[in-house]
Amino acid sequence: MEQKNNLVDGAENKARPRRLGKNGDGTERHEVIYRSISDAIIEQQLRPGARLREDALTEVFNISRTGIRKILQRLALEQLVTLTPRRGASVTRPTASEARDVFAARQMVECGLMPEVARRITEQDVSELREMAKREREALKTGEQSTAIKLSAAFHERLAQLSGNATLAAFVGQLCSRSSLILAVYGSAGHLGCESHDHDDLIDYLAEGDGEKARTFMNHHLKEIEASLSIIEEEAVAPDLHQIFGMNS
Amino acid sequence: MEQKNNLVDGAENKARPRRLGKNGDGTERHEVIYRSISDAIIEQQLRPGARLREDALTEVFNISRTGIRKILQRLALEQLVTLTPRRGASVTRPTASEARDVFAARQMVECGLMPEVARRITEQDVSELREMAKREREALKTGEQSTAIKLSAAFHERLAQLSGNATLAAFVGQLCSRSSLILAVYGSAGHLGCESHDHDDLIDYLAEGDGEKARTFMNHHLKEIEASLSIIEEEAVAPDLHQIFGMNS
DNA sequence: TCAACCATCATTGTATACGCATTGTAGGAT
DNA sequence: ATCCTACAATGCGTATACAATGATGGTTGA
Repeated sequence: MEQKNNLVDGAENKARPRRLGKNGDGTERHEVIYRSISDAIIEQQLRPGARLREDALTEVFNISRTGIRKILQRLALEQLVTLTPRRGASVTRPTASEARDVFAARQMVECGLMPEVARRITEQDVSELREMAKREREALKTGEQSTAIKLSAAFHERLAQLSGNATLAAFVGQLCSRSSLILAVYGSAGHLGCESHDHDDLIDYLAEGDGEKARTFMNHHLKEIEASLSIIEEEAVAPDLHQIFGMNS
Repeated sequence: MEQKNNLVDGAENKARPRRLGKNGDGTERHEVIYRSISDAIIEQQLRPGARLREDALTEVFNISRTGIRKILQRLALEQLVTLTPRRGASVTRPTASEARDVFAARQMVECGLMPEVARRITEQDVSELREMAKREREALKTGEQSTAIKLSAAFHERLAQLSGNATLAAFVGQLCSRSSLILAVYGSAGHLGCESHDHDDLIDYLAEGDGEKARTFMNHHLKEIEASLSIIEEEAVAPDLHQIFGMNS
């Protein structure tokens, strides 16, 4: 967190008397900050359980608490951060059942989308996807784990967007973001999400227009990812005393 | 809406000079207000396009603008209200493509959930669902259209919850809420969402544990609803000038 | 020496004040 | 008479101030 603080302070110290330009870029500024935090979570620079104090974010991004709270609420609704009533915000630590739910949902939606994607995909889309897969492979090779995770999620989301159904695509995007958190909690160290060649194979099937093959491949793909995790209820934080000692509160 | 206003006023008028009791019930109060607005939208007491001025809501619910804005943001993320940058909040008017997306999503998710629901459903669940269906039929019979719409959405959401997948259930809940808006915009006057006996038939299949029959029935059920709509792009509000006249800004 | 209680601190929840943008209206000029 | 311009009002965006609560550490009494 410190390096960000320094970085931003250095960039922002150059005269900003007070009350910057209102709305002119306000919305975009919020969007940028939202993406910064969101990316940091997805890239696992902010691990699950990390506290996000409003004051700290305020001075890091040079914005008022009002704006930060707005952003944190959005992140909370997307289940990337957890807002506990008097304790502030922290990066969500998905429970085991949440993890299973997320992967079951991805199974249903992403697989179900493949036929439509195969039907609608264009040459241009194919080359774009290949480019994304290539960048992801490179990131994996050079050991940029954070980048690889983000690119993998982006690949799956882009795939869903090609179905033309914006609602389902947005839902898949959320599921992919949450998957990054799940990988951070339940994944083994060396092995991260998608195998490097899997995405390329999937693109081949889609380019051939074989929706059914793509669907079954996506099914195996997601099953493999989930199988590589050890989704066990590890009560590390907040040991749920009420649950352990049966005495109801 | 008036009775709600009186209710809240009546509860709060009892001596609270200013700055009411802070958090004691703050979160719950927000939840109550959120449900009030959400229900009013789902029941179509607030039609698509209706403006939701922050000041008005402030005095109706006797809460500060901060709280209202928080609630409006949540509703916006759930796509029930639209927040235009300087113009405030209004009830979302779904576009035709959004309507198609929502029903395609419901088709995929709700149908896909049926087998699991059939597997997990208990006697108690069955009787609860029958009770809900009965209340819905009664509301339809007595002409309480608003109530019937809300109960129908609640039925579909409860059904999804029985799958045990909280993530997908929440998603279905959002889709059902948005469906109410879609019915309001694209539905014909006399004919509202679900046929009265459809839900009862569906419960029968689930009680028998026949997930496949339930799935195909849900498929037909949703197809019928969508077919009863006239989803045509009627550009009434906000004609997207940039899109019409190609000149970029 | 240990435990319990009190005080202070840290951090969030809520409300309000201030400024700007947009819109509607009125007045004047052509 | 019509059109353009300027001003006023309405309403939202942002920041900040204040209140409350949970936490932590210190002090005192047994």
